[in-house]
Amino acid sequence: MPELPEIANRTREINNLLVGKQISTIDILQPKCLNMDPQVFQKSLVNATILGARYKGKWIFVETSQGWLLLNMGMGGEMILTTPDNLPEKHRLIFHFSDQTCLAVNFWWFGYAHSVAVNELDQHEMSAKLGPNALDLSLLEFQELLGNRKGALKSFLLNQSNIAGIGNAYIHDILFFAKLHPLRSIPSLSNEEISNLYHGIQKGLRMSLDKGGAFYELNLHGQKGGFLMEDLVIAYREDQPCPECGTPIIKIKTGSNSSFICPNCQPLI
DNA sequence: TATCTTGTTAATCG
DNA sequence: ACGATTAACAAGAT
Repeated sequence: MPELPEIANRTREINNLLVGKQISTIDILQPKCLNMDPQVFQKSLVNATILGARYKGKWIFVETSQGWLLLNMGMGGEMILTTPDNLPEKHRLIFHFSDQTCLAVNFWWFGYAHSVAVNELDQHEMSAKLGPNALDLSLLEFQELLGNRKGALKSFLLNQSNIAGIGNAYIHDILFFAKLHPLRSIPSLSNEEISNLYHGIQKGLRMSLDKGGAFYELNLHGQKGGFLMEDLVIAYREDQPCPECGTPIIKIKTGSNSSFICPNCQPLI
């Protein structure tokens, strides 16, 4: 569940479906996603009761009676609430609950499940340095965030220590909504462009947030998100006409990743 | 076989 | 100190 819309939905589902459940055992099929020895991980969370969840950027913070379980789904994956006799084929971790249900966690590629003691959350470096949630900023705060920054716009937005929750799937449409090229330098942005970008972030993330996240991710019931391929405006639509001007959408390299842009609506300079 | 990818860190260079 | 670039890491699809 890579980006903020999916993470926010999964967090809400955890609050609705998992609160009150007690972890009885944990199966660890992929020890490398942990931040400690598997036995220590198990000991830290077995018998814990789930109290609630919140998120920051792409990290889900599950609060338990014995400390925090921090989840980052990396480049994609599922968390399915099911039973041990009905497990999905692929899974890396299984949290078994005392009510005979279980949460099966799968990472398509990389992902993290970290155990952090109650009072040591600020010592978890990967989450402690995250910037503010992309949807929790005011326009003024966003303007201040961009204040003295240099460099390219896209890499700034993808850097989670600046602003948390935007990834390389939603950013294509976000930048299109704002009519900004991904390689625009931050100091070159006018106040109006910064305002357009702020509203582009809100629009780009909220559309999917309100629909339960992207179609390529599953919720805790194993159902796909309601934000569909056709809801994407220009992302992954190479060679198709721009909905604003008809110019064919192009795919370009931006550093180590790719960007889909309308070369007419999002000029560089 | 080679390349791509919804993430993040570390290393390196300027 | 900061920004840009690349490689690396548990995979799977094309």
